[in-house]
Amino acid sequence: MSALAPSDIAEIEGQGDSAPAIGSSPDALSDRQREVLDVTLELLIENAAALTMIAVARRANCSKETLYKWFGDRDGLLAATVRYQASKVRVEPFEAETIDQTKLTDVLEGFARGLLSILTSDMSVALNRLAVSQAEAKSGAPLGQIVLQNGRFSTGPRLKPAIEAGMRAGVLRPLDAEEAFRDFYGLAVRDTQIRILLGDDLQLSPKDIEAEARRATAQFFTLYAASAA
Amino acid sequence: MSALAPSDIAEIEGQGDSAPAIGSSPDALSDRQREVLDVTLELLIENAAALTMIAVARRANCSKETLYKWFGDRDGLLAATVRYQASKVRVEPFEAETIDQTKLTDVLEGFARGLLSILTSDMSVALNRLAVSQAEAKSGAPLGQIVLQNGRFSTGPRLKPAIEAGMRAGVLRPLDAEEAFRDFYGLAVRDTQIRILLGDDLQLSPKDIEAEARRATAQFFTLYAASAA
DNA sequence: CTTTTACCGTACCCATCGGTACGGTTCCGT
DNA sequence: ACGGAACCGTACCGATGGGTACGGTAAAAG
Repeated sequence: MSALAPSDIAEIEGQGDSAPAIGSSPDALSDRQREVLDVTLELLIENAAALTMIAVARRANCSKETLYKWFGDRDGLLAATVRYQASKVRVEPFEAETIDQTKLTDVLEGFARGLLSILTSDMSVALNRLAVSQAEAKSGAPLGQIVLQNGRFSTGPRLKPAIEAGMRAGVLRPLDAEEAFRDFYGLAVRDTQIRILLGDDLQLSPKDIEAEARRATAQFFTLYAASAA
Repeated sequence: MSALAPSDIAEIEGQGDSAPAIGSSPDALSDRQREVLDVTLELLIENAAALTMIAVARRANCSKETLYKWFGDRDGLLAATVRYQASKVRVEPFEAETIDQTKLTDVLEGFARGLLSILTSDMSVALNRLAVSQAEAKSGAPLGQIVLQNGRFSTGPRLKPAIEAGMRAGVLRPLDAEEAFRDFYGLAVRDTQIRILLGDDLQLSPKDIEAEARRATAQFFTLYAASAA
């Protein structure tokens, strides 16, 4: 079975035992496999430099051979780990319904809060460091895209409908939702994420995050509130 | 030759013998040493994963032994490289003098332009990737701090005097210069840097950068212009 | 009961790379 | 001219870690 294509986990799934053969689902991980990926995340957060195949195997009480069988190679394990973590953070999109100034404020503040909470978490920092350091390699699986999906693109589409609803409701002036979203991102995150990634010991308490979220939201309204009213 | 007049940190530790005095801060680079560091930067930009001691030695036509003698170990070489590049980007601080709306606009736009140009450059991306990936290691030389110094702290202190001058001149409303600076940073950079670091193929033409700088500056004035009078 | 399958644990192979040693060469001071 | 310092090039060493092979075991399949 050594003929498998490394770093392409899609087809390895075929040989899974207990994993139900769900054809359409992109990932079909067994409980045991999820267990391994949790261990990988654990090690990654503890010390990414010590994240070696043997280390994963030891802590997960599995063999390296199984690791290679399931995930192809090291990059495959990493990609599966990142994707697995991303799959755990799925959120439901925003439902338009009634929107007004107060409601939109709540949505924006909640979004900024969630974003800052995620980006400052150990998990996010570890995953982003990993993805950044592997971003230039020509590996077939761009971890960076997955991380972006998780940290930005998965939250962006959730927020943009709210912005557009606010615009239609006359709360916000006409705008480009994508640009407005990026502005809000900048107002909320500023240099926080890059500083943390670079090792700056900048930590935000929940109270700080709350304050940042409020400030960013207020500033966003200053930029984009319907001027007429 | 011409030693660039490093008046700041000029004391040389005499002639270090065979003993590799690690750490310290022997910042007195010979031309040859600078040559080696330029090669290191070159390799770093080309392919950070292939940045090995032997690769540096080969392209620089020097011996590994010399590398170790000069820089102690691999981390020493990396730290020296990052510090060397940072030293090349020194800029003169802002001189207050007369300030008005137009002048401040120019300063802000110029700052945003420079910031975006740097952060999207191959050099900055390579150095930031390196620093991020090493940020968690307990290495004595935190590359991240040096990179931050270069990308933010060295430009921040340059901008803050201008902001404060604008505030005193009544162009801007009273504000906290540090917070205002971080806001401006967020407005200018938004998610651009992290997306590039994560491998997103987002490239800004000079025209794009110019537009981004104008937009960020206009937004900054919207947030911080002296309201009425 | 036997066979198969999946898996664990361990040993093993091999390439790479950090770091060191050494011989040879150039250059500088004396 | 002589000696030494600095340095180049190469060879070498040891550790690490990705990837493979194999024997043993438990449980399901037949």
